[in-house]
Amino acid sequence: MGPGVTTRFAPSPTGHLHVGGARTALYSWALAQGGGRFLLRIEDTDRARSSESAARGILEDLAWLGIRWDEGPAFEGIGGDPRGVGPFFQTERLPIYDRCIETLVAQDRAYPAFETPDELDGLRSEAQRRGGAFRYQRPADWNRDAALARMAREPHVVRFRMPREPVIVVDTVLGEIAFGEEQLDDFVLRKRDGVPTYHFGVVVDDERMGVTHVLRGQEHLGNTPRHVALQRALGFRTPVYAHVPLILNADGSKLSKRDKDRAVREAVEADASGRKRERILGVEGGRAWLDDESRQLEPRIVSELADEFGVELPMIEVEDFRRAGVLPQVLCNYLALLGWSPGEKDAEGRDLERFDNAYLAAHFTLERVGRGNARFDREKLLAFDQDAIAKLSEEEFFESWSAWCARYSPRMRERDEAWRRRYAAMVRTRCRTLADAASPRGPGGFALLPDDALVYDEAAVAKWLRKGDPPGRALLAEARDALRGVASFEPEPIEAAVRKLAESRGQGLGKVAQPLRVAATGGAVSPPLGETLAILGRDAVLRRIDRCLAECR
RNA sequence: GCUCCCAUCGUCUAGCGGUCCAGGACGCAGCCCUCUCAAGGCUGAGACACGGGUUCGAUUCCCGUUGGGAGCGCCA
Repeated sequence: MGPGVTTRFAPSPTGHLHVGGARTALYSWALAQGGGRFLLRIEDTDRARSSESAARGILEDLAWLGIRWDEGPAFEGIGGDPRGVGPFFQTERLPIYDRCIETLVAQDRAYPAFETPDELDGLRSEAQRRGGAFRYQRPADWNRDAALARMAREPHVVRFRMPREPVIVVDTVLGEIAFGEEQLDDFVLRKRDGVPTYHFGVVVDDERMGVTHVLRGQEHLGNTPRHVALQRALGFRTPVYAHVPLILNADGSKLSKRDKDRAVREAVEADASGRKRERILGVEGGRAWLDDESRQLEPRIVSELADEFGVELPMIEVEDFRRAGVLPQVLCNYLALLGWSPGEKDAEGRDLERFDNAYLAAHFTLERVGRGNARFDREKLLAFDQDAIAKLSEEEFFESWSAWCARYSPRMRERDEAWRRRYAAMVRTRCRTLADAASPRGPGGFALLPDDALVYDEAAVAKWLRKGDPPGRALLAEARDALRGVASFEPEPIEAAVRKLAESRGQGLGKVAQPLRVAATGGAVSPPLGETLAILGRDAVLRRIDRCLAECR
């Protein structure tokens, strides 16, 4: 789109950025490219759950994804307030909201209400018992002057006097949606603590910040008529709305941060030995967590335990993907595809799917946003990531990988750089993620383990060392001598030596290579033999062969 | 329970009345290549939820059913 367009992303800082939010941010950003403005606002009106560190984390996540905001909190050269529409934290804008409230109350379009949260809870559960939804009823014995007098001295909320008329929401992706007056009640604008509710904050801020297009998840659709009614009461414009479909788990359930906690709980319950249960008791809040299914552990503790238990946590926050070593441009690409498609063919005549943020910025339109919810398919994401990694140059890969290691695998950085470069070159085309390139379970894991920590795969040993005529063991012993004599222990000469040995014995190359591979790596799978052995170095290879000959009989 | 949204291969999607015995991607299966793996090449299986309309003609439009999802807070 571009000129004249102002979009925004307005997360609440209660944790890391969720992938659904990341996608909304990405779309909003893309829509504003080409002359528009993308701004970032932090909706920290839930004072109990918001935190500054979470806000910072979100800025960091966005920056990592390559989503830069033109206006908003300053972060590493991103953001700022060129038009003076800030501040961008809602809790710093309280006087602005209060002025609007005053106007609304003066016009009797809003009024103070004095029910306590407990009273409302009671009414709500009663309504539920009767099988209906709770709807706030204006007090029957309403006296405006009395209420305003009470307002000055008693705790209260301010509610919006919802006009008794239906509201039609015009949505760019969903069309026109009518909401009857019976489903709209007098919602709260300002909470007891003096902070605006989400509804009030967005409406006021979007107006003051000049937002023209609001993109948000479909779960907000039902809120929109309230916002529209409020805009009318306040004399504001109504922005263009676009409610984008939700991102769901592979099983079709809502992608929720809770799922991580749940995964750990399932592991604990499935553990017959009771050892995991035992472990939980030693953790902060563990006892209560075990007793109460609705409780959640601290995210940090959940990650730690998952690591210990070998539980694979669902990936739902941007940070999860970063930790897993997914490239940011790939995550953006995949996320963009979940709910939007370019509708264009690539050079081979196939539907275009691989693109970068620059392409998205140039081609994104709301018209091509889908309407159905999408399930997150991590296999496809990882396939994209593997491709992207393979397309990186050796140098680019080394840079990305090194940066990843600095953050998530500092021990890898302790190794000599020349060795790391060689290792990176060896594993690159075999990695789905950057993490694979640092994992003992990854394609080069054999080189990360001490010689005596190798575990021999029984099936591989049986097939490649015991069987054959002559048996693999015998060829392995001969290969050992051949390798000892290789002048320069580099891939080419190593392979030449092995090939020569195989030929002289009238055997296929595999008959010698596989026993060597098993001896050097513990299994039947590894990068090409020359590289595999060269990275270990001659001494380690000979040691491993000796150990293998001794142990695998 | 009420309200709203949605519905093409297992998953993400293309398709905006005839171009569709429905195309692509991921995954899956087979073959080729090959010292194993990865990559690559080739091939294959695999979907318009169902029932009514509208129309000369429906995957495409309308209605209903079924299924899925979201919302119903002094959370956002």
